[in-house]
Amino acid sequence: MIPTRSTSEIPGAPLPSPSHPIDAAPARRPGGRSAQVRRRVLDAVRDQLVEQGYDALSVDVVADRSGVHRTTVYRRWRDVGGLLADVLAEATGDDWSPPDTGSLEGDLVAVNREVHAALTGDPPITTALIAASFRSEQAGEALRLFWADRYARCSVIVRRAVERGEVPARTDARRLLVAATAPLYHEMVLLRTPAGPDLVERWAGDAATAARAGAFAAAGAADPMTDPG
Amino acid sequence: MIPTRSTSEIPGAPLPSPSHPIDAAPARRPGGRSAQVRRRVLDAVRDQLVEQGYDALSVDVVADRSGVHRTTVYRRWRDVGGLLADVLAEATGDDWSPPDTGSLEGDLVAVNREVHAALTGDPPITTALIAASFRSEQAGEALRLFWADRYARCSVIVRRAVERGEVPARTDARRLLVAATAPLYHEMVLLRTPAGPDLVERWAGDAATAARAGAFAAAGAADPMTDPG
DNA sequence: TCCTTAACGCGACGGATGTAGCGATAAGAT
DNA sequence: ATCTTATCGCTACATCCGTCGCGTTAAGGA
Repeated sequence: MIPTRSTSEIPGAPLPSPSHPIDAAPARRPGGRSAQVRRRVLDAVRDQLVEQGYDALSVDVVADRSGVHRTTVYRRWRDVGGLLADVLAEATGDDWSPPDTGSLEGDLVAVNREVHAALTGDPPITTALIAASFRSEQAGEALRLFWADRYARCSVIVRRAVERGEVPARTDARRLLVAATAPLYHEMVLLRTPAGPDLVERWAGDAATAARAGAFAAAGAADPMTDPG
Repeated sequence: MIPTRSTSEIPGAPLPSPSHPIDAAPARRPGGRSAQVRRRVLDAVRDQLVEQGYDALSVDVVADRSGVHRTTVYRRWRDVGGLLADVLAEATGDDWSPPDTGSLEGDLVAVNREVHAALTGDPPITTALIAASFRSEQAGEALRLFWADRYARCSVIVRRAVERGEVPARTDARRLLVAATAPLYHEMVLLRTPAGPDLVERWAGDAATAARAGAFAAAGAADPMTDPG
């Protein structure tokens, strides 16, 4: 779900708006040395995260690995959360698209499989980002945007299910998707229950059943009688 | 959901097992001065949390407030997470019991109202504990036990619903409860969507609808046809 | 080519965090 | 009352964290 590519690309990316001196400065120097610094630092963040994990991630370590000076990293990213936020911002703009298996339940299972993989992945990058989101405003906002984007892209799953007649026409896409995925996050991230892969299918199935019963119908049309199935 | 009483009670509580020297030492001095130190420290943690919030919580501040020396706090609780874990352990043993409104949906709404209140409460103690659970093994384990206890107590809600004939007999209590509450946690804690109080009733209603449709039936009996309603 | 200036490198600092060693105190047993 | 020892208080120390001020470098325009 969150790519971990460590390939050093050509710079060119815009600066992440330093945010402390909010002078609305138009970022006059987007290319060249600054971009090179950014690339080295973000690569160092990813590498460090992959090799040593979240606990070993600090501004100083990243500065050492990247060869960029401590103060520079502090100035541009403020803290670890800012670094992760920038890494995440890069990942948000990818070309991910939700699976298309031919059935609502199949799609939900596939999505949940990706969530499960992201949450059990080693090193635990996703968990690290969640943890960081509680400490850094920047990381929290970046993660919020990332998830909002993902759920928006997934709405096509529900649209297709409606077209197939699997669920009521007024089914709210976001509610259904949250119903399918939230329990997985809840169990694995907050409740920390030993979650076997069977949970993935169970919650997807429960959500599909609920949707067929008209549970997520918008407006006042929560009546299963309107179900065309 | 998590009491915040700051009343200085009589000591008597057992020591929180220092955990670093795991010599299986039988904690030979459970009463007296040590207990008094514990009481002063835990009260200081709660007071500090209520007055200044999580960001202003550190071992040094707690030590100052309580009048107990820095090193003593470090020795017995290791870090902030350990302190919060001990506070939480005290709260876990309370006499909370789930609401009984007379209907499944009413009970679920009432539970979700408590969750909502806990997550929006100021100061954000629950959020603080969640954040701490990512940093401290002790805090994480304490929170895990706390939630496991709460969900177990709530299973009576489903039992009553089954007896009333509201849901299939084989409905899995935990799955239903997680389906009702997880989306609320997900939206408010992870997704950070601006969550109005209407979400509370919506998710409870969706879960109730799903349960009536036989979504959470155990074993292979997930067929709505077996629904006695 | 020269000039302006944003961004970086550098050393130093003040404060917070966490640990070690050692003596003092009091709990609990005899 | 006396003894043993777990626990606490204290000082000192090492490290990490984040910031400040100033000199240097190089990007982009004239």
